[in-house]
Amino acid sequence: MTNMIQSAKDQVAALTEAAYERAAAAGSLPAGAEVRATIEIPKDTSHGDYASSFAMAGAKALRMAPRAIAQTIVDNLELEGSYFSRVEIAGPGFLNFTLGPKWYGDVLGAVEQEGATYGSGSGGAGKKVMVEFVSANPTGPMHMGNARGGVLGDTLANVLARDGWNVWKEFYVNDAGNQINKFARSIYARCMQLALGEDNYPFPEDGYHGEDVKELAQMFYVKHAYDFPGETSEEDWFAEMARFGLERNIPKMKADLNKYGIQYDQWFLESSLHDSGFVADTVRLLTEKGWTYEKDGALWLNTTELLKKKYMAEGKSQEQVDKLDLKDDVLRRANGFYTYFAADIAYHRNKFEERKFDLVINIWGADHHGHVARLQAALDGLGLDGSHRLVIVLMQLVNLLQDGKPVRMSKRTGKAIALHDLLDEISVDAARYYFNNRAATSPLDFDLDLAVRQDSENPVYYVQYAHARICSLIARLAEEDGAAVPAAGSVDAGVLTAPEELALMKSLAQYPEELHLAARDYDPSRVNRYLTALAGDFHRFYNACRLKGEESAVLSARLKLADTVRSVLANGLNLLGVTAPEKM
RNA sequence: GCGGGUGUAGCUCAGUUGGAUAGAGUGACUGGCUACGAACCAGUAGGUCGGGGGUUCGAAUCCCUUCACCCGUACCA
Repeated sequence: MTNMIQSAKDQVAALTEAAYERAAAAGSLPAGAEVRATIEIPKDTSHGDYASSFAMAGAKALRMAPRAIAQTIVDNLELEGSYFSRVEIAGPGFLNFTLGPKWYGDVLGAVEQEGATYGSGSGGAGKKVMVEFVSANPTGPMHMGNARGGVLGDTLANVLARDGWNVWKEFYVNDAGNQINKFARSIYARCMQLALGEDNYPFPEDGYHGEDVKELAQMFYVKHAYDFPGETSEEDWFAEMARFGLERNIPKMKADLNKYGIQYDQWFLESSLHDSGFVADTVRLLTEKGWTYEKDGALWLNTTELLKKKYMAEGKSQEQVDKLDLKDDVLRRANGFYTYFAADIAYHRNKFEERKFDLVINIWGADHHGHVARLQAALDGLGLDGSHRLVIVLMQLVNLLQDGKPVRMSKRTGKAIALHDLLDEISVDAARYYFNNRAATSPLDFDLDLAVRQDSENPVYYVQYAHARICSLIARLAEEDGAAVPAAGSVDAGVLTAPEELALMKSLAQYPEELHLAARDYDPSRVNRYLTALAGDFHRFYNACRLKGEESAVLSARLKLADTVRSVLANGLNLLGVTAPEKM
């Protein structure tokens, strides 16, 4: 749980504060002032490693010029035994601290000691979080958007677990409702076409046009060649066909995701909520609380009021709220069936109330964003505080490009590029890295022609190459020079003085901070950027500093440094579900 | 209309609680292996951070306003 960046920042704050107290006691600065200084890492290393804004931030309270305050602080600083070797005043009054060997040595020691768990944090404090992702309709193969969502959810789950959350991964199977009905009707229509000839039976306009449905129908038709359609009613065929299709599609989805490196803790069936009466019970509960009304034979949720309440609680003014174009939602249709929305409310009630999750994170396509606030508000109405405990990560859609032109994706027209087709073209490593390479809020262009190329275009190779290079380097030094990677305690970090070496060690120290931010912001793409930067720092070090033939203290320290980088690269790639090859 | 997302180098994107001269990859151009893996590195060029106003010591970042593109606004899921 060591975070050397935080340790250094804390120490800057403590040293500065102590210097101020000393100066105040000596009468060189007014006593009793509360100065809220920020401590940051300057972009330009000539400004030191950490900069405190104490002098500028305290100018008003201390009634002195920032530079004069800075000078007094410096005069009273005691760096002996600290992580820092030097402090300078610069610009408008920044206090620039420069790190010394003690800190660098501790970085190498921390990675050695924590190994595969290096970077762990306590942001989650052991609380239960569910990440629900992909949850694609089981009516057909998964497409590129699901591929992105899968990587995002799985990687986020890994990152959260590393930051101290107790993580549960779930796939919500929409095996009930209208889409399934459409699905069954589509299979039925294809079967009828097989029986009567394609032109003699109409295919429903809003049906699933894909080849996979034709294949299912073919299989079903062969199996029932002697009794289809027979005397059995359409409705009964629908039920049987839906079951037939789902029994084949769901295992296929599991297999595809498995190939992709994704395993869930649970596949939760929407139908179970209907069968157990939990949907009906949830709607009854909302009615009891006075949030529903009947109109045109349907039962409606007063979403308008719930949303207004939610927005006012979030600080919007009455005027702003009145301007919004809010609408109510149907929970139970006039035909007696519950809507998807009703089931979704019940499902989330189940997550919080039955299964006691502290936090629920759903990965949704951005086209569902209109649903976010209403679901949260409905949960608020049940007293479950959905506004704070349900987090929806909206993922912008994947634009599929071919020859630089967009390809329209739609499951109904059957033109989607399926996940399993994608994995026939590119490696799991490349796919997982590619889809996690951008924040969820950014649209992602997926160029088929580019992705298929297995050359260094893909940044995953840059990172993997660094790892392979280090493995090879260590093996070679062991074989030819009998040099083994030393323990951190026996390394003199003071001999590592090249800018490339210092930059590399600082990057290593940055890892726990990056993981924490990735977890805090639900943005696992940070890990990609970090690893790319770390690999770059290593490649620069490798070009600037030799190991072979150097005197033993230097060789030993550099070998340890390289091995430490190897460890962190493997650690990060593992979080991404990407392999860390020793050779490539 | 209303709501959400996005506007930063030719292209794809970073930019942390507001900090010092706005970064990286890629493309273009120029260099670097008889030395530990050249799937690598170094250098050059490329910017009114969509526009305008405001807040302050200081704004790509916060507030207001405006423009452009994408998405949503179902008794679909």
